[in-house]
Amino acid sequence: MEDLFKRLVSHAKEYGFIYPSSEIYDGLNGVYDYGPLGAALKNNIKTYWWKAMVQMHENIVGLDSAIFMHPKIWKASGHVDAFNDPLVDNKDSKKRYRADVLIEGEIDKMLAKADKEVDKAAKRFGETFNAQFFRETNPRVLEYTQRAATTEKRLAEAMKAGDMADLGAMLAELEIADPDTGSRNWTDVRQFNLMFSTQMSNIAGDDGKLYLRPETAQGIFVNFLNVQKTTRQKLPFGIAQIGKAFRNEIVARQFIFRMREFEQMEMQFFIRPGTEMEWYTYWKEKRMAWHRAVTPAEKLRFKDHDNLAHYANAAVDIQFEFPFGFKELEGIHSRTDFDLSSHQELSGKKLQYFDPELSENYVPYVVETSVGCDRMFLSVMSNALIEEQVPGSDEEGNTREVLKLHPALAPVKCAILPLKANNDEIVAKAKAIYNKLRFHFECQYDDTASIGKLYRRQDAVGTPYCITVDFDTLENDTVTLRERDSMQQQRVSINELAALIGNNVDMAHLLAKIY
RNA sequence: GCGGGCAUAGCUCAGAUGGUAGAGCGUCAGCUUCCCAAGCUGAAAGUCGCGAGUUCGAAUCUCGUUGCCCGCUCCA
Repeated sequence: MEDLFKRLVSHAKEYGFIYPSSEIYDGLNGVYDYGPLGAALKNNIKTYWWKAMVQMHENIVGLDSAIFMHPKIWKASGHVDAFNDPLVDNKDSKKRYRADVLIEGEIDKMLAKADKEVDKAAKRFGETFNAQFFRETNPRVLEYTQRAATTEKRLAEAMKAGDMADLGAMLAELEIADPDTGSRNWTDVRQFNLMFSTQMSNIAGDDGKLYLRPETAQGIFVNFLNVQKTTRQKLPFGIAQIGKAFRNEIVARQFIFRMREFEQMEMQFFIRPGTEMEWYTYWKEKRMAWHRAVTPAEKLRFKDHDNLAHYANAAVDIQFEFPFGFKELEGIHSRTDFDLSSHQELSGKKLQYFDPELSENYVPYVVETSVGCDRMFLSVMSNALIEEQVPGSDEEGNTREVLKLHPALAPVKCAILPLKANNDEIVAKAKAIYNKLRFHFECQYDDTASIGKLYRRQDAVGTPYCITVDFDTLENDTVTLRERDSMQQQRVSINELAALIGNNVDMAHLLAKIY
């Protein structure tokens, strides 16, 4: 398993699918570049998704919103508050905590001590006890409550100012220990924010602060009314978008599986409230069918979320069995009206739909499907890379590396190869065929090695078809057409090539499996 | 972020005890070859991740740093 992963990473680099970013400067942690073949494969994946979602649904339309958005959007979406954590590690237990949570816990302890004093006094004084008076006058209780109040105030100020040093100082002064082990050996408190920020204009200060979007979804939500009105869509309808998103993950790991810069393929489906489970089920099935059209069913599974995010009332992942285990590939969420309502509130603009059937206005509910494009790329690659005994050969050790990509996703559809590179007529004929076929799909011409080696090269990058031009071609205008996986050949007339290959590499077959 | 491991040619890796680098595959040029790698001749390619230090001398020893892998943690 691990071995496959290692092979995949080096294969991806060796054949120009994926390179480590900034490699000549020692790399950049968790960032990768797509090489020529990688870019082609990724584009094909995006096309497959776009066609399945937009082209195949008359009620789904596309969008390409900007990465920069008004900072209030991330306030409304909950990202500013939910992902702005002061983190601290305990050096002994190796456990990580939120510093504010630890301090709040300490405040609770102080208040609990005060309550205990009050309880003790109540028992002592019996029915004549005036609890409020006791709280206001008893020195011990006052000490506890005042300390709690001071701490709370200081915590609030430090959090507001983002003063990590003071949070650290508080941990020390209050002698707060690791709840698990009692150790007080803390690292510095560090602010962790999921979102990258940058500056718009050359004016410094908070006013120009912008975030790089941590999800593409919000670009869809804030354009909901624009799109609905300009496309005359009626509910239910969807908006699809492919684009980069950025998350400052604590650790970026596992090759392109978790990157800080990544690409999402998202669709938000707007529906009448109360119909969300129906659509949630619909999209669950549709999205799984999309995956199964290119990936064996046994490598895919659903995984329900145990903990729902702040915006969702149902959520499921489609997981793929990566070389390092079953991991999330796509998420399907019932997002309720959380986002639209939140934007409506913060922007003061109505984000409602008039339902002619019900004769009423409402904020639509949303079901989201969101695939990681890079994860899809990784799943497709790890599923395709195979080292096998050459079919039809029983010679020991005669193996080949072959990328069994679906023909519709393969970066190169067809290679045109002359059987003999030193025969001018054959070479000229092969080049003529190449020049003809390149109008129809991605082709490569190669005559720099023996025919067997040329086949292997194409196998390694997943080219589904190889055309070989031989002496018979010069006589009767036919060539051999070799299929990658079976390595079987058939004699085909040159005139038929474009249609025959084109038909097999077309996305129509894939789409037909889903719809 | 912590702990462990690793870093030598495009890829996979050799290079006890310090004496300034090799192989296989791949690539390129030519020969050969009428359908599936490993035939012949030749060639290019590495400041041994980077930076300090020890030493007459460091791929090799020490420290630091960066990147990758694994575990923990984290993961709208």
